[in-house]
Amino acid sequence: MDDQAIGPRKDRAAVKADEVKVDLIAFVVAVNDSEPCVLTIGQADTLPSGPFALEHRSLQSGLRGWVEQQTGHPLGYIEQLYTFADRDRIGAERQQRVISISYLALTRKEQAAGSPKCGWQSWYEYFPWEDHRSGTPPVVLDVLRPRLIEWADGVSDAAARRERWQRATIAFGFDDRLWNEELTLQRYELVYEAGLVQEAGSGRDATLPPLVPSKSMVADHRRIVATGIARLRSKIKYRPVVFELMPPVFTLLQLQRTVEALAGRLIHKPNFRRLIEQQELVEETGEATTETGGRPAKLYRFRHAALDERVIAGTKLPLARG
Amino acid sequence: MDDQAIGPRKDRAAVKADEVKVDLIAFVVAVNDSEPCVLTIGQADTLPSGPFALEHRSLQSGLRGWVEQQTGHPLGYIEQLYTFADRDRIGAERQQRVISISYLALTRKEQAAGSPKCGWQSWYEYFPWEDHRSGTPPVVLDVLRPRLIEWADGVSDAAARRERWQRATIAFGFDDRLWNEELTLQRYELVYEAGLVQEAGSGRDATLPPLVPSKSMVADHRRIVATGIARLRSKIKYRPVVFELMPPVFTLLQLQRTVEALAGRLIHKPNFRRLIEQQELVEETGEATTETGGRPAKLYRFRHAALDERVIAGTKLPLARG
DNA sequence: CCAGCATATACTTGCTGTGAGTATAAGGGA
DNA sequence: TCCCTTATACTCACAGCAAGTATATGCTGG
Repeated sequence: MDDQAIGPRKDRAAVKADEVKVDLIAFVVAVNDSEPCVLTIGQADTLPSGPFALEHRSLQSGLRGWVEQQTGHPLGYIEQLYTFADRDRIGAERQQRVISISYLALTRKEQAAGSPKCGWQSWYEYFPWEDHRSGTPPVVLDVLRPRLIEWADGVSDAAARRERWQRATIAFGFDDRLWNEELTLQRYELVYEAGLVQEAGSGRDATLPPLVPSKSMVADHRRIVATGIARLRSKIKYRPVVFELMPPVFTLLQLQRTVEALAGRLIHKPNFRRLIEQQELVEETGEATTETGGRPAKLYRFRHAALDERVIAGTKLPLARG
Repeated sequence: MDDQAIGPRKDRAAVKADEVKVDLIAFVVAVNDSEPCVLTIGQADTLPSGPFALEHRSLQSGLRGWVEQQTGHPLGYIEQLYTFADRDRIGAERQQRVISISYLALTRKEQAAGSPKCGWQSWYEYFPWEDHRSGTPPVVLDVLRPRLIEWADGVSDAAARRERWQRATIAFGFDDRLWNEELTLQRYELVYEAGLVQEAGSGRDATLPPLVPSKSMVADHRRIVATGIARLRSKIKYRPVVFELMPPVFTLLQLQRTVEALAGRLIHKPNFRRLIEQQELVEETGEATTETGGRPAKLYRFRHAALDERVIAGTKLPLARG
C-alpha cells in the first residue's frame, strides 16, 4: 500500500489505527539418536520467543536473534508456521493486542553448547500418543480412547455426539482406520477440547476426567509445537528438508531413523533406499563406517544441487502400511 | 506466554517493546464462466485491506469486516497465507513498522452486487503466462524465454549464470521439462528479479528490457496474489475446497471447468469424473439441465459429510500430462 | 424426419509408483 | 568357524491413474 491506494485509505481514517505488540515464537527441532527434540527454555515448558523490535532487519532475523540470545543456538532452516492474535492476551493496563508469529526451525543439537537455561526435550514427552514406531502406544487405546468416548457421550445432542466421535475416530485411527501421522494438530485439539491436557485447565472442575499423562507447556506453546510437528511430517514427504537435521556425513540408515523419528512410524528399508537413490538426493563420500556394527555402511552427503532440482518433483517417502 | 514465562521476560526488558501496525490483506477468489477472478478495489490494482483494530474480535473477523466494507462481498472459506514485515514501509515521521498478514479467501461472484469501487478481474490479466488451458501461451516462449536468457546472461559469474537459467528452466518448463502449475510464486519472483514487471520498477533504467505485457498492482499485492494462486493450486489437489467456489447445484463439467480455471490446465474428463465419484464428494440432485447444450447434464450438489471424511485421504485431481 | 453435433457416461488398456518380501554381501565377535 | 548384525540388491504384485475409445442421449438445422 502506498499513495496509490486511495480507496481503502479513506475508509481507514474512520477507525483508529491501533498499535499492536508482535511476538516471535520459535519451534526449534533437532534429532539425536533417533529422538526428535524440541528446544525449550524455562522449566522445559516454554519455547524461545521475544518481541519484534525496531532493530530487527526482518521477522526472521528477529527470531534468530531471540533464539541465539536465549539458547545459544544458531538456526538453519526457518519456515513460518502461523500468525495468531491471542484473545486472552489483551494487556491489562492499556487496551492492547498481542500478535504472535510462530516459526518452525531446523538445526542440529551439536551445533552449539547451549546456554544453561535451555534444553532439548523429546517431543514425544509432550505428545506420547504420537510415537507409533513400536506400534500403537498403549496410551492411545487404554487411556485416550475411553476418555474420548466419555467426552463424545458428554453432549446431549445425538448429532453432536456422532460428530465428536467421528472426529476422534479419524484423528486417532480408531475402529480399524489407519493412523495418519500428519493429523497431530487435530489430535491435540481433540485432547484439549476433551479437557485431557493441563492447558485446557481454566474450565476444569471435578467433573472432568483426569489428565492424560504428558508434559505440558506454557500458554499455547504446546499447540504451536503440534502445528509444527504436523507441518514437518507433511513437508518431509515432498521437500528434502530432513537434511537440515543431519550431520554433514551420514549413513542411509541414520537418515532413515531420522525420518522415522519425525514421522513417528517405521519405514520399509529397501523402499526408502530406492527412493533416496533414484531421486539422487545424496552422493557417496567414498568412505564407510564400522561404528554401526555389522557390515560397514557407506557414508553419504547431501547433494545440494538437488535442492534446486527437487523443487519440482518433490521428495516422496514410503511409509509402511500396517 | 503468561507469568510463568519468567526466563524470556527478563531478557526482553533489555529491548524496547516496539509497537507495530498490523494490516490485513485479502486475496479473494471467485470463478465465473471458467474464468478465475480476483477481487480488487481502486484501479483494479489493489487488494482489499485494512488495519487490525481493537474492535476486531479476531484476525479473521477483522479481515471479513474490511472486505465487506470495501467491496460488499461476504467471505466464505478463509485461510492464512503469509505474514511479512515490509522493509520499505517504515513510517516516515515516527519510527514504526508495518506488518501485513495476507489471506486467501474463496467466495462466489453472485454472492452480492458489490460496491461500485470494487471489481472482479481475471487473474490471468496479471499473470498471462499462467494460463495453459489452450496449450503453452505464446508469451512464455516468445517473450519470457528470450528475456530470461538475457537476464541469466547478465551476470558475469558462470555459476550464477547457470543457476539463474536452471531456475528459469524449472519454473517455466523450458527445454522439454514439464510445466508445473504450482510454481506460480517462483515464476513471479523470476520475472520480478529479471525486472520484467512494473513492480520491480525502482531499480529500472534504460538498460533493462521492456516489460512483459501484464497488469500490475500496487506495492506487493501482485506477489500476494501469486502466493495465493500457488497455495490454491496445490490445495485443490488434496482438499475439497473447490466447492466453496461452486453454486449450490452444478454439473460435473462445470466443476471440471472450475478446477481447470484454477489450475490453468486441462483435465482428462473421464478420469476427473471417476475420481470425483469414487471419492463420493458429490451426490446427484435428481435434476438435470439442458442449458449446457447436447445431452442434458445431471445436476449434483456437494456432500458436506465428505468434508469430515476427506480430512484423511485428501482429494486427488487428475491433471493431464502433456 | 434425419443428419450431425455436443455433451454425458461407460469401459478398457497400459504404465508407473510403491508396498512388501527375499536373497546376497561384508564385517565383527563368541 | 559359526553366527549375528547390518548393508545392499533384486523381484514380485497390486493399486492408482493417465489416456484412449466407445456408446448413450438430447438438441438443432436443413
